[in-house]
Amino acid sequence: MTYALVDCNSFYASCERVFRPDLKDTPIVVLSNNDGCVVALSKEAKNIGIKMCEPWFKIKNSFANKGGVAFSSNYELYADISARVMQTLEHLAPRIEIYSIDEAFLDLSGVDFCTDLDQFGHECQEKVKRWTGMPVRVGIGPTKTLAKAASYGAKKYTATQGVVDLSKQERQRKLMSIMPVEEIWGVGSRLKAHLNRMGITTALDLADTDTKLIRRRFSIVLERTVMELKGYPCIGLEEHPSTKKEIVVSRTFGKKVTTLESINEAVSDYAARASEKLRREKQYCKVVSVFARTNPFRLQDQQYSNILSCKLSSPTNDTRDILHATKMLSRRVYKKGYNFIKAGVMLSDFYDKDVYQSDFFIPNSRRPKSERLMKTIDKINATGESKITFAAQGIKKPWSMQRHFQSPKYTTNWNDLLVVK
DNA sequence: TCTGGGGTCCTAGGACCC
DNA sequence: TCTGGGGTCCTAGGACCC
Repeated sequence: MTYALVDCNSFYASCERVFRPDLKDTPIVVLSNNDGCVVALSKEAKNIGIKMCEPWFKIKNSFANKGGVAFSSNYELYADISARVMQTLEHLAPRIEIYSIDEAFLDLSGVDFCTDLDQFGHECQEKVKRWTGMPVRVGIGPTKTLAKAASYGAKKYTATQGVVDLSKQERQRKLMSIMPVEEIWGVGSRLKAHLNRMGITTALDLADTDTKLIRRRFSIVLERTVMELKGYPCIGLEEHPSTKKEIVVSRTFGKKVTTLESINEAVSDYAARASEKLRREKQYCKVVSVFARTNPFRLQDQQYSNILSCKLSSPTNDTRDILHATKMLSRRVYKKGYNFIKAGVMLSDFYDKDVYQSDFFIPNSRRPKSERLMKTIDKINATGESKITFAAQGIKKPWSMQRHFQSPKYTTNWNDLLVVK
């Protein structure tokens, strides 16, 4: 097998730059919802010492002084540019797996016979840049885990110019010997600590560990990772995304919330969004959950966190049914006297249309009407902002998040179209 | 003053069944 | 005095990913 991982460089920050070429050498950060913390940063921002996940309020003054520019997240823009990048990649390989908003695996079987892989990587970079404006790096290897490692090398060492080919074993070993074990795909902080205690600190140490020992001490997941590092593919390409198993909509509030009314309103709003997502997946859910919690960073506050679920009598994707459930749950999750900072709705236990045991006591005749109503609402709302909402979702939404530095939706809203003078 | 959001998979243990 | 064995399903919690 030969896989390539194509990974966008500082994806969100680069998206902002596509429409702002004037920011070519400027440090850029993109902030999480509520302008809470840094979720993406350009190379220039990294160079002036900004770190991923840093709270915005701690750095905003010094960042501005150094000439940096911050953006609130603009997911409409990022999703659209992502789709363009993925479409471009589909021209380059027969099979691709869209792994995340900014990454895709390419199956290079066949391609590797006729082209020099390093050259292929550079052509790939050039094409994506020309067609979408997005800078990418390319990591190539015989397994997905090694392709990921190659991508790490391409990011870390500028001499590679963003392309690393790990087809040859000696190149794999050379890179792994200088690669910390926690940089491996599938090794997080907990596993790092455990492995370090066993004297395994580099990727190469892990690659040379006996798989049976790993299976015994850890799980089949890490065993697969080790096999992949040794060059045996265990993780295949998944071209067709499997249907979701759960849908979560949750947000940190723009300011603290104390009343049941506000919690109810926010939870209803999330429930309506979650129902929309569920219908987009063409699924019906049977389990609805609601959670809420206080702010763990406010040490002076009494802390509280709770999640409650309920099972519906038959699967649904009708917003009204889901609102009914979440309303009941949020009343029980809410507790007086606490400062809430976040709440959320989770939908799970999904069924396909018509593939479920219907409830004997509830007539199915309601179904067609419900389908038509939801379809109509979705159709109207699809044109942009939510034009039809349920009263429970609230009007003013004082609890909703803050986004002070959002860029225009250049590609998804006519009013935001870029004007060239 | 101010710290994100949305997912997946695996495992262990308990409930329950025959 | 003596108290089985094997299986499935569900759930909570832990780990990881971007």
